[in-house]
Amino acid sequence: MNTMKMKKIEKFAKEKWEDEKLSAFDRSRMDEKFYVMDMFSYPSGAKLHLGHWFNFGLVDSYARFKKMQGYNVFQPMGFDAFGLPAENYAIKTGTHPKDSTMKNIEIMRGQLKEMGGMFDWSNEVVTCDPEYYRWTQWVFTVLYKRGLAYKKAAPANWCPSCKTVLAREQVKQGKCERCGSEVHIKKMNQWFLKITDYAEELLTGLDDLDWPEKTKAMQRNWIGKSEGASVVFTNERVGNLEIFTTRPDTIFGVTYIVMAPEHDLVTRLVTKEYAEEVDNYVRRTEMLTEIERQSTTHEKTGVFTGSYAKNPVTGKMVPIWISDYVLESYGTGIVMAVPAHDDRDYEFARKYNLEVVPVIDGFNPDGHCAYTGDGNMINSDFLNGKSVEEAKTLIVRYLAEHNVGGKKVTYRLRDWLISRQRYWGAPIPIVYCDDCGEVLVPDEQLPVLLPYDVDFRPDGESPLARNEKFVNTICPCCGKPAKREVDTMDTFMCSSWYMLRYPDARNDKEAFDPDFINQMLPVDKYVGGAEHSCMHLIYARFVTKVLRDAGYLKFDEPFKSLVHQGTILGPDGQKMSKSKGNTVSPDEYIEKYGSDVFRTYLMFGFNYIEGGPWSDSGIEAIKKYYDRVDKTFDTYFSIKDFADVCEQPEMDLLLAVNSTIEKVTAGMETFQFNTSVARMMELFSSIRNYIDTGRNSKILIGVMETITKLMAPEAPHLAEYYWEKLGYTKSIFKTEWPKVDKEVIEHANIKIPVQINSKNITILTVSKGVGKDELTEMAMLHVNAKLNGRKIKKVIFVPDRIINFVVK
RNA sequence: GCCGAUGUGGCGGAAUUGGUAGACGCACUGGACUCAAAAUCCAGCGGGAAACCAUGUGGGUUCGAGUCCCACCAUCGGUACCA
Repeated sequence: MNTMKMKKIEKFAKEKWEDEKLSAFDRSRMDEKFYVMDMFSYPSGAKLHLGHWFNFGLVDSYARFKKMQGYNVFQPMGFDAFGLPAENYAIKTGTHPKDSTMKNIEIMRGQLKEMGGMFDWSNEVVTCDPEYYRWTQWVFTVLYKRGLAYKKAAPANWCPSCKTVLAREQVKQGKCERCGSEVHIKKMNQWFLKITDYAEELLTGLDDLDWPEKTKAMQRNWIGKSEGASVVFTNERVGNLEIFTTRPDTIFGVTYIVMAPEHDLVTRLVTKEYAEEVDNYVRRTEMLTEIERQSTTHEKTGVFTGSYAKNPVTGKMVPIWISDYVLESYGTGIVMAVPAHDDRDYEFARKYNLEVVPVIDGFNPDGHCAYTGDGNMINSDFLNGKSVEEAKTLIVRYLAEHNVGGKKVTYRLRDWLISRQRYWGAPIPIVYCDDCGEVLVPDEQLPVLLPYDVDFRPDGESPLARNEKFVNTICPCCGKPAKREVDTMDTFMCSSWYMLRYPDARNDKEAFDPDFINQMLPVDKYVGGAEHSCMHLIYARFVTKVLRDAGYLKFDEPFKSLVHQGTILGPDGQKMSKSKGNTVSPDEYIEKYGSDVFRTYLMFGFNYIEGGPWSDSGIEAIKKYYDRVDKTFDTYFSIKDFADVCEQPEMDLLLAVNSTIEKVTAGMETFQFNTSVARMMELFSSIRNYIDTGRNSKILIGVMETITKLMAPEAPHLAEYYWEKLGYTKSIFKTEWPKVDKEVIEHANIKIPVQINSKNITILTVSKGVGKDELTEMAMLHVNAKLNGRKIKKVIFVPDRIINFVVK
């Protein structure tokens, strides 16, 4: 098929879909709703790349398949339009982030239409549109009102030369990627969302989700629940020093405690004698990124503070150290060290010559390592002789009774830092008033508009702080002059609730109509990259749960079923990136082969879940395949008379058709698109062979209709064209997906291998469902010839699969 | 280091979930058509002369293992010294 014909067909099909409003969701058929959603794209590059195609194109095929199965499909599309790259691009080139973003969206929107996606554009979402971020701000207000938004000082990566906060992505080996200066940790007052309040539910909620097990495991690790105890040590100068431990049983073996260097109490604990050393160490730690501190190759270092803490159980005084291997953000930022029974503590104790006291039998003083196994307690007063488990229970009870600690659960999950000292994001709807303090902007005053005219070059503060018109406002509470919050929100905030906005995207009264949204969600199939396993997917779950508790939603989880598409790598097997120069643009392929050929190639050439390196060696074959399809249709259309016969060739053809329906359906359902395409190729080949033999039974008419439907998700434009040529006026996507004729399948002949001692001796062709006795009788003819006097000990028969004679 | 995933022909990848390993396709080889080439069509295509050997390596369970178990190796991803 030449390019001209192909383009004509694509145009024809797209017009037809437009006329028939194929992508429109029917609000009167809620029982059959099916919400298919792709992770929306970030319009940083000007054009759609291969990964977009792999995601959006193939999920569109899935959506079309679902539509043909009779579902009332809702497949929206949108753009995650705020974010750092647009701002960086602006700093570099002077192009305003809004201008470049809107331009990119315009182009990508056009390409998505070119793709032929059945996207409901009437519900498009663009997160940098005030009509959208107005409601992102509203989501913030809901969180705020529920006490889930708060401000606290938190460390940020700071480039002293660019005078700006850096994303971890912008820090390369401790240096700013733009200017190469050493990156420092700077504490800044920032907004947090209390996701940790939902840690337990975010964890248990995973159990019932139809998500890849791998993703669930990653989220479980991310949340990182650990059960243990808190123990309150005391220091005469600062009072209580609460620590968290998973090994309270080893309390009698504590020989020192360690604090995170950045811990607030450090300055108050350090004695004059050690002040300089501690100060140096703290400053050295500030130069390290969290990754460096946590690396195992990083040697354990620490400094004594000069102070001591009292063990609440033993009364013993132990030295207080600081070390960068303790993080302020986990637990309480203070650790009790038991070198005899913890590898890290042992290493540290050996290095600094600290005391080692074994409290579980099994520790070898000459072993040069900690003993972390089970055993009975020793050197532990009232715990002596107890097992580790018993000791844990007893000591937790003791701590609670004496009011110096008790059972405690800690999560690795940290509260969500949403403040960004950047321009290109949704402003945080807060006003600071001298009289009223921190005031939430009332709903009716939303959106807090992001001004266009802003100097977004970095110079030490949030760009919005330099826009007087923006900053100076009136307190919503008392009407006096006040100042606006100048930080903007993390873009993950925009994407944490977009699944709720999509179905009701043009609603200008509220973020969404709860009655409607409670029917539309959860999303039935969510598809996107595995890189979002932790952040985005947890944030969206969190926001959903908060909105549920606030009374807006009646469901617990936003995404019922999740699929991750694999990554298409560059031809060199490396991740595609502009810097590596291994990117592949889909455009030239679309131009040359058309969107259907390209789509089918992506379906056929890769395992969808795994992805793989790009190679175009097979794309020509897909073009040839559709050329053969086209010829087959031509031949079919040229047939004048159909005979009324149904003999063996017709039976064979019907069997091929029905088994293809079965397999293509299964493949589409499970995102195994490659096998669906393979089965289609086989069926077309069968049809061609049938027609070539000169037979033209009336059965062929139905066969051609069926195969056209089956090919519709894979090659939507072509299928629509053939469907019309077959004499139908209504879109093929409004017809029913073919059903398997079970009669045909059930009476098919199958091949069953006959084995002796698990080695094939022959293959029998029998009718499906053949019984053991009958098959044994047939097989014996072949088996007897090979027995050579051996005796049959056992016959293994798996229906429709195998018969195996175990002989001796 | 830890956690997770993956490992099948020259290549992309199949394998009904423990039952004929290599579907489908690429590349390649041979043939038909052609003055010739391209295109198209047909046939072959893991290794081996064969017995047999083959799913990263070595063991194990089983009548039977790509699939399950144990150990190891390699690659990729995530990443926490989690107290």
